[in-house]
Amino acid sequence: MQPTYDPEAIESRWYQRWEDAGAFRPEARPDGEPFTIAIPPPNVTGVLHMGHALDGSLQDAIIRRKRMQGYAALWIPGMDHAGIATQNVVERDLKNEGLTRHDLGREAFEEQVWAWKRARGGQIVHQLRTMGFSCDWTRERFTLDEGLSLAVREVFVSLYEEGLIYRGVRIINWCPVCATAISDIEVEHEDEVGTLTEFTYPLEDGSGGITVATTRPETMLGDTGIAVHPDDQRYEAMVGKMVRLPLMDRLIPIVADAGVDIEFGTGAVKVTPAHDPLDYEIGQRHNLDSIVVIGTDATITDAGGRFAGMDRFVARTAVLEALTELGVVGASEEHHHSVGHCSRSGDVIEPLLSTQWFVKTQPLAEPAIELVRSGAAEFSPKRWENNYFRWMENIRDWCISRQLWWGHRIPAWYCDDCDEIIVSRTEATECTSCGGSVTADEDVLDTWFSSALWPFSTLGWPDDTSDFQRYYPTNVLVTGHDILFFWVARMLMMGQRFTGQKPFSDIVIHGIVRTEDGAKMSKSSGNVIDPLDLVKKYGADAVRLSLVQAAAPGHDIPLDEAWVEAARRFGNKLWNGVRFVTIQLDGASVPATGGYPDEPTGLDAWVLSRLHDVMQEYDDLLDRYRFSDAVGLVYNFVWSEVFDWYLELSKATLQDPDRAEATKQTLGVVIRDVLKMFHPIIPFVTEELWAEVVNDGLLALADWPTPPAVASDATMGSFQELISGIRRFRSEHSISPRRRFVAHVVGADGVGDEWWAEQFDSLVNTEVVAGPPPTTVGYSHISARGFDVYISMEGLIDLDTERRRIVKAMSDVESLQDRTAAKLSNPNFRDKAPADVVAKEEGKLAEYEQRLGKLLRQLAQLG
RNA sequence: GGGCGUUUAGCUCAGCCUGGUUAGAGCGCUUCCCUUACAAGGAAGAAGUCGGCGGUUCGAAUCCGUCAACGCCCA
Repeated sequence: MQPTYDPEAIESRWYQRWEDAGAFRPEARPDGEPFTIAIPPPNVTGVLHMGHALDGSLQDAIIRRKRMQGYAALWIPGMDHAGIATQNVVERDLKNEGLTRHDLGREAFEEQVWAWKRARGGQIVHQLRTMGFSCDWTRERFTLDEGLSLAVREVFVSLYEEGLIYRGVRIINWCPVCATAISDIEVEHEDEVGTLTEFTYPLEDGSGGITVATTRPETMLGDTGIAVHPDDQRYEAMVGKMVRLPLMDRLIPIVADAGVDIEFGTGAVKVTPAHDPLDYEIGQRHNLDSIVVIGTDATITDAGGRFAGMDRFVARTAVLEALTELGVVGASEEHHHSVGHCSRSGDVIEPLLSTQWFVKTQPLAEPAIELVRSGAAEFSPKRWENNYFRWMENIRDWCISRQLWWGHRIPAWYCDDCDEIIVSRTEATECTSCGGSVTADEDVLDTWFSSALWPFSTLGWPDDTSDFQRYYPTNVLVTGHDILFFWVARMLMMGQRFTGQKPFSDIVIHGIVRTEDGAKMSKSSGNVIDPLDLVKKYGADAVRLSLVQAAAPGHDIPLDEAWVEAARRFGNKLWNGVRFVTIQLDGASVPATGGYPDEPTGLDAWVLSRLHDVMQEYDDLLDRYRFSDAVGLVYNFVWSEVFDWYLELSKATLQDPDRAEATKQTLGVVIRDVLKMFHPIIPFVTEELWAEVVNDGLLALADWPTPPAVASDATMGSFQELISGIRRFRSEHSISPRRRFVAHVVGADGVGDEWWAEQFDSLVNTEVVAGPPPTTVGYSHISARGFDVYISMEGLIDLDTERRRIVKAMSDVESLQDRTAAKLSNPNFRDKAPADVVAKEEGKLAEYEQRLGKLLRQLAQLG
């Protein structure tokens, strides 16, 4: 073995071997109970970012462990077709050639996108392999695959037939850049400072005017009414009158509507039903016209009179100027309001009256809420359920049609002769009502519509496939809290509706990976850390370990590169620990399972009992998705206990022919189980090291460790404390490690054991003698829990230093003593605290008093 | 406006669900050590009134209330 760990060299050689061995297929465990995870599908245009790296690391930690535990573990990978993003990418390419998609026509354009997908899409699939994620690539799916498309069509048609999908005219969110409608949750609201300007519209009867206020003057071109609150006495007399809309020279009514906020502005609002959701509602209630004055290209339409053709923001200024000339503009003031932006393009969303397809979500939401409320599906951490419930209880209909060419075509046809709409699982060729010719709907479905079906469409649904029967419902969904609504909520709704079951039992919500200073990583801020750069620098294992270690449940993760570096150092530590073991074993290999010593004693019993206890706690933490705690536990166990203590101690026992064999056996099984427990977190380095110490099959398919319960050696605690005490003594007195001395030890269990002597020799270069020295005068004294150590001061230490050491030790003990004594002197404590807690405090107090007495005597002896 | 989260060592964060050991980790810092697995290492150490106030309790970083600062989501 190389003396240093080189992640790059080893990580390149394992993935192919795992795949070739079929290790990631559930068929590797034909008798196992199924355990399934469906990956939250990344975009086909996507490249691996920190969020994927974290999300995948957690899923792999889960699925690899389940596999080792004997489950038929299945992690289904795949991608979604990312309608808008993918279309944008290809359109950008076309633009470079001076073309638009319309120049190509629909079919040719679609072919072009497929060609792009084949040539350049799906880079992330290779990157997920680089990370070591153990997906079953033989079951890889894409949302536009034939089977998944069939599922989409089935769901659409069923929901339509049940009246849960409808086509209607609504105010929708229009993104002028993407040139499509988007759903409410794809709109990001940002607080902005606008100008609230007052206009006065003259009353038709010449009896004055009515003043309204707006931040969007250009919309006045589409005003079809003025609304006031019915209780607003200021305007009581005006209700029912007509005003003449300036610039457009249109007569519009003043109506009374309870939806108006009396407090806001002047209390009178202009009503533009085609460009504002609230105005639309008011318009509906009062039969006002809806005039679309801003078109899909964000310019003023022909209905906007002389402003037609102007960009909406240019028109804003122009309209304001024109109104100023008319002398109807009043006061203006700064106004803080929330402006919707497209989450993809960033452009300002234009609320627009439009005919679109919608899912009536409320009937779907109710059973999905019940799934979580009943505990059938459970969030981890639990508190995310609140967010889920709140959103689901206030859910609004979901606009699912997109004015794109890339995606699942909406399976609807319109009769060219009558009003019939045909929604069908199969291609419609003629009108079912009048027999006339039909025209297919031009639009496609929201990509998230197909993602919502992912947990079951990937398994073959709507066909009743054997995979669907065996692996559905899936067990866990792991995802970031940023897509709780996009994915989790909709998967729960669709899963319950169409399979009659929850799509998954556990929902593990993790945080967002942020920059070191807590900022959100974004391309526009240029602060994105590329996980692949980190992989190159430190190895995929280090990236994985650092992310999983940092993944405190549900909390965001400010990623500090120092963590990744520390994780690589852990890899090096592990590497060298194994290297030591292989040198000791000298070619002998450790069995893949079992092989624990029958009746371990001393150090072996101690480390084996720790192994058992740690393993139990580790399993418990992992079962509860406490990744950070779990990894912290085993990290410290390996480094601070196995390596810093057991490995060091073994150096002495390996020299003793009587105990060398038992030590080797213990070393072997402990390090082997350590590799197993770390494999789900850092698969590459552990697999490589497995080949060094076990060399029997793949670690990826080895059994999860179940070390036997072992009674620990009771003297180990005293021993460790003694060693530490002597090291501290050396350090405090600046005694060279080379300088050997004698330590008389009294009262520590095991001090007479031969192995203690050896270990003192090798660990602290000290000769240990059981029993007190002839006299304690002239001896320095170290005391700890129930034992005393005497070391001759002669020629070794400085008296002043010793005095300071004792005084400091006394003050340390005194502060502990004070705290404990205060507790015990409280009669309520004695009355009400459990007996074992009281006894423990009493024991502590007695010990502190004893130690203080000894220190005091010692100080006196120094003179 | 509503909801959620965060505030713990110089820095970045665990621990809080389920109250009880001298509150932990990584990085950084100080001192010593190239001991034949590892200097990407080992040993020892310094460093915290657990955001403020109040409450519950024998006992609070942990439970409750309140205030402050910061962040996120929804409207």
